Amino acid sequence: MKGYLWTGGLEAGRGEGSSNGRLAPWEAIAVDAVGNVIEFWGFKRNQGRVWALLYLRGEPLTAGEIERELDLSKGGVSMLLRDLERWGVVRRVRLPQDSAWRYGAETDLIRMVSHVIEEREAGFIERIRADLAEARRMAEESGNVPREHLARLEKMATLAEHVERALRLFVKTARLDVGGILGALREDSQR
Amino acid sequence: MKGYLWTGGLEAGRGEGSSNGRLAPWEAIAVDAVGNVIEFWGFKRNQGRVWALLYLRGEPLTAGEIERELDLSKGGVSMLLRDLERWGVVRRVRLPQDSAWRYGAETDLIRMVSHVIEEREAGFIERIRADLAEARRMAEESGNVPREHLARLEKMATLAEHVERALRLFVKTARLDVGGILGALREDSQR
DNA sequence: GGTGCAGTTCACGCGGTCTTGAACTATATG
DNA sequence: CATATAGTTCAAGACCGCGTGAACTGCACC
Repeated sequence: MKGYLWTGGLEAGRGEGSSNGRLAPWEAIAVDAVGNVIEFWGFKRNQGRVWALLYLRGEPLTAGEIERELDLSKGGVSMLLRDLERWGVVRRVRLPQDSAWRYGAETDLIRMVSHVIEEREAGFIERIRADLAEARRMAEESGNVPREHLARLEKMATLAEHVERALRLFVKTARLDVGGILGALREDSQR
Repeated sequence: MKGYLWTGGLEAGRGEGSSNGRLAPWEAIAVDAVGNVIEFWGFKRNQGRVWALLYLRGEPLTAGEIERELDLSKGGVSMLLRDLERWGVVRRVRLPQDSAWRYGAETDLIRMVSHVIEEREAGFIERIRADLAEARRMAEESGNVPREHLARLEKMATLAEHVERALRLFVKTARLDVGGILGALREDSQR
């Protein structure tokens, strides 16, 4: 099911699912490794795989190529690319001689991660806070809530705030921290 | 489905799913809020809910009580408690007069998060690294891989390392950072 | 030993997410 | 304008994880 597959050889059987591109075994491994990380971070595995492929190849590929290399469906590739593009980690380019779009990897993966994490976080932690505030309001209004219970509720809210702060900080430092490497990633895409 | 429910009133209908404990509405909200965060962080929603309930109540509850308050199944509660206990965020105590175990909230939720994140991370990033190393080895062995491709692969590995480092750092600082609040959380459970 | 309750384990079902595949739109080419 | 190819959208289905509920274990008390 994975898509690890043979290294050389021509098409073995012509069963429909099988004939994929010629992803080298080492590419398959690297691509999947990235897929795993990315999935771990709450994205779709295949978003990571697509990006990794584009990055490793260095040059822009067409949707069709991606489809074959990673053995994904047309529709799937379309959606994945749209996501990646929206997040700014993949750029769509039109080669003059070619009639189809091509997609190239942008190097700041971090942008994607921080971007989306921030976003999710914003909408999310915000809601949590609202909920906790609401709970507090209700508890206070209802009157018959023991004081220490209330106190604990408040502390919970405080905790949430601190965690939030820590998270923001993390995203920020991570961005800076990794900034250097990004430079490294980038430098040869130009050469 | 959620479990928000009525505030007063006796049992409305005796339909099987319905009769739960008397979770106050504000408790329900707070509990769910925690559940959401925790879920967001990659744990199970109900793990967060259980912990929150125990924390808010201040005193240890029995599994049966938890079951009723949060409207969960016996088996579910058992498993959830086991997880929480293993992570050190819930403590099992036996009151002398009581025949059943009771479960109390430990205040360092952070311990749970950092602990488990570290753990997951350890097993996880470790594997990623291994995979990338493997890919690199294969690529080098196979010989016919363009040099820049190899270079990109290496940079990817570097990136992974840095991200890993950033994560570790985050966990560490978060722990310190929140340490203060933990003190706050703790202080009244003693009084 | 028997009864009853607390707690554990696990196969199954439900719900949600991701992917597929086909219908559809858009764009180029003869 | 007809045809082919690239790209998008979406309903249906595959897949996966969680919680349930029932069978089971363990323990206490009679």
